[in-house]
Amino acid sequence: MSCYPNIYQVVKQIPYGKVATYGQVADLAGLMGKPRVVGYALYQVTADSDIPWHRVINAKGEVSRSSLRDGTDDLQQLLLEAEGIAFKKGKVDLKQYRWQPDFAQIDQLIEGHVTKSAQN
DNA sequence: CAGATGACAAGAT
DNA sequence: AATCTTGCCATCT
Repeated sequence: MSCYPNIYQVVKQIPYGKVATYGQVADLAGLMGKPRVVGYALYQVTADSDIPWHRVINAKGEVSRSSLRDGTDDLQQLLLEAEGIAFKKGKVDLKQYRWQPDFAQIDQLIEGHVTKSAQN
């Protein structure tokens, strides 16, 4: 059934008016370097969920337009614009809108499962 | 079981 | 800057 609780937990942490990339979500969910899994995980939620799936975009700052989504890609952009996120030529300024989680948020997400090799 | 697909990302051209 | 190529890995056929 392909449940990815970690991914959903991470996406739920994205605040209103902010966005995160698939790679970023994958990284926080413990799926380092596996952003495609995030895409599959989000493909299952789409609607009737408490998950702000629309706040997850690709690294190019653009909503992934795909023919498989029944137009939910357009809905995604509309939802983001409704949250005050401006689309510049169909792209979002990640420097301005990218979610920067606090250490407390990260700690809440990992809950002591990561290697915690705090290099910084 | 093997090959193809994909809501991605980073590097090369 | 835009497009192509490769890597990644769960799901589909």
